[in-house]
Amino acid sequence: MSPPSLCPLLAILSTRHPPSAGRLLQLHAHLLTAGLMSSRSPFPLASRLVEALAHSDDPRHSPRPLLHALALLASLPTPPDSASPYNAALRALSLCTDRGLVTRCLPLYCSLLRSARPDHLTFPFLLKACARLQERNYGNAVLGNVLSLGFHADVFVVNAAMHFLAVCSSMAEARKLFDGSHVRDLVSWNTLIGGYVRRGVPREALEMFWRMVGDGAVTPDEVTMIGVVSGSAQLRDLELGRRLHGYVESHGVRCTVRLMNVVMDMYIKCGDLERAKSVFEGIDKKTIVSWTTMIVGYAQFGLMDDARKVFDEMPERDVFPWNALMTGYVQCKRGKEALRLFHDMQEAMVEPDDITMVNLLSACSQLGALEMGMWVHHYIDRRRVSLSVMLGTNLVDMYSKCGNIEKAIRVFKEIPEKNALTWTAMISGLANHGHADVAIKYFQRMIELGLQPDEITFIGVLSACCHAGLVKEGQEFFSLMVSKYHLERKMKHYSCMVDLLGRAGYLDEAEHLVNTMPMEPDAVVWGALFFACRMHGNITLGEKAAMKLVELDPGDSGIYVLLANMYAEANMRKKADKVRVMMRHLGVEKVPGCSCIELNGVVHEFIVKDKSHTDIAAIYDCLHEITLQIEHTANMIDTSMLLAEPCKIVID
DNA sequence: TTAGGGTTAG
Repeated sequence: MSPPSLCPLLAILSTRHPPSAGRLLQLHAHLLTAGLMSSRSPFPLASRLVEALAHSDDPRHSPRPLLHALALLASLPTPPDSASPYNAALRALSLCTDRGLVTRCLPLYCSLLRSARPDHLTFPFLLKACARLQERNYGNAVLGNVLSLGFHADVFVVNAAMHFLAVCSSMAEARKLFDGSHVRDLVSWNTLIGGYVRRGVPREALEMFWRMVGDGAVTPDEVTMIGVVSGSAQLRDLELGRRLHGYVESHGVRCTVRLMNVVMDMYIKCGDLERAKSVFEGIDKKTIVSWTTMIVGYAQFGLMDDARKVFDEMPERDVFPWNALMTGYVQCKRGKEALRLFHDMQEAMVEPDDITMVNLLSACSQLGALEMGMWVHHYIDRRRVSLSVMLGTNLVDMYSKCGNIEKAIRVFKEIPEKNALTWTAMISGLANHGHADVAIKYFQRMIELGLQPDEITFIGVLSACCHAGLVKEGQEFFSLMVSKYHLERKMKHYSCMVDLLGRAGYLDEAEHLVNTMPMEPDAVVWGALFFACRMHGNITLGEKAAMKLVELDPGDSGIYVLLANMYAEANMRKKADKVRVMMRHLGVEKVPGCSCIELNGVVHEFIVKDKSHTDIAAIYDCLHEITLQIEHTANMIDTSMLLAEPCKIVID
């Protein structure tokens, strides 16, 4: 076939309106049969076929034509001497959601360098891929090529380079490029503003925005506004967020769904649910993101019934709204509903992801649902080669909270890359199981490894000291967290210390701490002090603590009961009776105690004197039997055993 | 051809 006769075919293979992938594959098969793909002469045809295939379908949804294009490109007897087919493939690969496909950009660029010269289209695609893959070294080498080939004045290349630096290197590097560049457009500003927001430095982003507005060379568009409105949400600055929303409306910025979703998210984060709702209602064509954002909004305000209603009204759902609703249930401590939602999710054939698993494990921890937690563990094991640090941490926490500390330790040791959160979960687990010495050793090991403890790590360490009565060590940690680790002491740290000092009988020191702490003590702090007073028979201080507790929550029956018990223990019958009369007089009712147990994956709840369970007779028979056995065992037990460690745990 | 939104552990 002579070159002129190829023209009609070349015209068909347009990248703007390519034929369907099926037709292109058919055409390729015909050309192969006709022997037109083996010689050097039809090279433009092969190149155009690659380009058309790479443009034919959206590679995020159907990567097959792209894979075919790559195979075709690799099979050509003589590689193309033009960058175009490579660019087409790089463009499509850089769009893919599958990381494995994006990675293929790197060897493809090497092939390009062997046979052709990169052009102004090559670098934006390639740098985008490097940014997505976090390929810092490779990207830096590419930037070297940009300079040596003289593309540093191309605004598309410079913007892509800025984006790469913002993602993989530092904002300082990206900013240096921006400041030193003679070619700037709207995308340059947006790249920088978006970079600052992504890096969590919204103030810099806003400074750039006001400079951009003042500069006047470019006009902010919806992408700019997405950046700055997200920035105001990060700052939790409602006034600023409203001002930016006002700017959008007064300056005719296109109110795209994406922008409106961000505006909603800003109002939610800044605590204005009503405005978020009104923005949501104003969106014409709501996307799954709009619906999900509204679910998150209601959930954050604890309005789970409204969140559920939005979820039920959604016309279509992906994994995000399922996870958002499940997160809401978990955060509102409604673990049972989170588990129920997971069953619905399975029935709806929605593939759960890591976040679903994280939520499930948190729900299991709340409910003490060990069997379900183990099922989740098996599920994770089946689907993964290695355990991610986030899931691993959650598993450690779940096993600890569901009572199996040995298993928690085994999982901890299996996590290939542990972070400070993983160590904290392990330390807290050990502390709560009474293994104070081991918890402290784990803390020391964590520090040796160079990990930075935070406020929650210290809650774990202090509660370890508290459980073991290690007053001196506890005081040292309490002081160290400020002097060495520059952490702020929160309410929980003070309640731990009051508990530690009080239990050990240092009531004066505990009271002094309560009186001098920098925030108003909460019920947990006063409760710890009250408990210590009752334990050590300090009625005067106990009364003071109890009064504070009543002040903080007059409707809580628990404290009246405990106060009456304290008087009774101190043989102060009259005062005990007075408290009970006061309870009746004030109309305080004792809230019935509730406990739950998981059996064959079903969580059963029991309330005091509740007889509604179908197997209640058998349950009470069993309970009676257990009580008898405990009494019998208690009479037989050697008290020295109580002092022994329940199980021996060592660090490797 | 470059920039941009929703779920995430202790």
